[in-house]
Amino acid sequence: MNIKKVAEHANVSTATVSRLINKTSYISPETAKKVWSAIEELGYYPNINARGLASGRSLLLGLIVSDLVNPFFPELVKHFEECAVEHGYEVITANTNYDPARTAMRVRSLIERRVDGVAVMTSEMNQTLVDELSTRGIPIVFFETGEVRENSSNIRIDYEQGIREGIIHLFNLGHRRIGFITGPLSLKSSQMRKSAFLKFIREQGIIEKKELVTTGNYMIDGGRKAMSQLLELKERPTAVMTSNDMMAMGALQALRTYGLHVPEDMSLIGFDDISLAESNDPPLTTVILSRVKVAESAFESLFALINNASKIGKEMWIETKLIIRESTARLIV
Amino acid sequence: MNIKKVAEHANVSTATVSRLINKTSYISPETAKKVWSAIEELGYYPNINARGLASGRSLLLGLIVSDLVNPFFPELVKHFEECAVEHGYEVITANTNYDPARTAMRVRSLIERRVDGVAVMTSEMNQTLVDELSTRGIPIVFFETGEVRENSSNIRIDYEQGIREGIIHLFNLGHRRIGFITGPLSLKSSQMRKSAFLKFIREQGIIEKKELVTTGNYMIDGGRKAMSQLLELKERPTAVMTSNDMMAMGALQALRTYGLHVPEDMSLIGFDDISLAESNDPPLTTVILSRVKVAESAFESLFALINNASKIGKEMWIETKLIIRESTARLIV
DNA sequence: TTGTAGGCGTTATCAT
DNA sequence: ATGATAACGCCTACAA
Repeated sequence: MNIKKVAEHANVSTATVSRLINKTSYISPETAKKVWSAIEELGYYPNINARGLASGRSLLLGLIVSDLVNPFFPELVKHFEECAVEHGYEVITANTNYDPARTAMRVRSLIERRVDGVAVMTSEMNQTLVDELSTRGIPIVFFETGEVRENSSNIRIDYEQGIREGIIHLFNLGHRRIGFITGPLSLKSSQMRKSAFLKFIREQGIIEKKELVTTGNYMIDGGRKAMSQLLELKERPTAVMTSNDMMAMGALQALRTYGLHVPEDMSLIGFDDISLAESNDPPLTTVILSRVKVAESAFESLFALINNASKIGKEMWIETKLIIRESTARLIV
Repeated sequence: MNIKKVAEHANVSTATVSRLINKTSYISPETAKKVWSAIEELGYYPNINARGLASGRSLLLGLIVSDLVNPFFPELVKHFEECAVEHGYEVITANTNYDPARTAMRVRSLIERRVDGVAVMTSEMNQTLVDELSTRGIPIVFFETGEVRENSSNIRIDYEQGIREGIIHLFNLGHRRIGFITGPLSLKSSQMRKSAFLKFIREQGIIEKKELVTTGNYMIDGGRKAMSQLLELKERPTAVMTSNDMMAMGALQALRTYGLHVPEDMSLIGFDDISLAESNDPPLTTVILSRVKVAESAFESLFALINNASKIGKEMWIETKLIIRESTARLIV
């Protein structure tokens, strides 16, 4: 079944059918009707790949993520797909498993598919790969790790805002010994959260104590270990912020092991606001980093790069903000 | 950049280039070398969509899931993609959000992309949609909800095995009042788990008590509510099995609220073995339903349907089995 | 072993 | 308002 058969069936040319489907020029009501019913009768579905060949746009987008199983990503993928579909695009998700070789392979596939743009939501992209895309004029949007230039946009997270709110919240509750659990310090995002923490601790006039900042791995077990470490301190913190919710959940486990209750014995603030945060016990006070907004920004910037005359990318900031639930409480002295 | 330019650059015909790339016939070492270096120099990446047009196979697979954010799916998607990529396929994931209209739309898109096969890991597929695919000879593999026939395979889960093991495990630990939290009974998968539970309870000579079977929603809050209900019973169960791990996590919350400890005061068994089960506190005894195997079976059956002479599908059974961690213990009398 | 050329299903440019 | 037809990039008989 193809456009030609439809055309024959309706006694028109393929051009007419094409024009009708794509609303690319006026078609008289009578012929339109003829053609539509031919399409209906024959169960004709246009071949998008062929269309892409002819038109030069595949209506395909690549989405590169490092680990779909990390709760941060599914929501991102979901919303990115939603935006894409809404605008007639289809998305091919590439999971890199943090593996540069695999990443290279997947990027190559995306190029071979002639994707119209790619969202790089991972940091395993070396410059060579980026160049492969750039050379071919394929628009890219990065998450944190990119730069703004031709065919390249970048999404930035305003970590400071949410972390500042968190610290002020704790401060107002009377906490002065505040611990922090970072992510792997090899990641830029970990570093940024950590510096934000230190910055606002100082802003509140709290003296920074090295031992109160400990390192995790963005996973539950890392949070558990890091919190255990903090609990072994001679002077325990009375509140702890973590770099992501998964580690906060792990921290909670460590606290339970020590027979401590949240928020009575210790206040705890997460980061990300993954869906588990709300249904956690206790519901986690955390910093919202909206994946919906990240996904929307990513799509929209690609869409702009693809369709606008201006090929110059832009920088987009995503706000973060504190959401107070039940894992934080006034310090009892 | 296209095959023609490569051909010119290497002083050969496009046919030779094509044959070399696709290893579709012997090429003399000298020409091969010439062509490869031309490809290298020009940075040529074949256009897979054009290839699909010519060859009739898009090397594209559709994967339909109902909710990416449900922890069951990301792993499935991840492994399905892995299998696919390994065999030269690319996958388009379609998230239906449990919405039939959206499902219809996405299926249509997949057809327009001329996917070579589609894995339907959701139950929002009405017969019309299935027919649209069948009519076009597109192979399908279903998860639980399909039938075996031409171009259609089906994956079945052997719920009984794991649930039986769970019950025997509890029985051997001395438990006789065993509760069960089902999923929404509108879902076939919920019903099957429930009947398996009842069947093996009886097998152990335990008399079925209606009030010990309660209904949840496959989500954390549903597990919490269902467990609360069980805890309000005059005669509480001493052990509870849930239809999935998320509800087990919710159940755990309810137990904490009631000041009860797992496994000391109550044994708890989940289902699925999502990654959170292991890092749960306490690590959850649960029934493994391997998403890796589901993904592999789904891909392999599609691959077979696509490439084998026989177009007749098959039924594949996925085993389930108990994994004992720390949420179950001997009943203390 | 390699080349020629028609065809895959559309779109888009000229015509009419 | 519609039709003819040349691309689009590749594959694959058929020839040589």
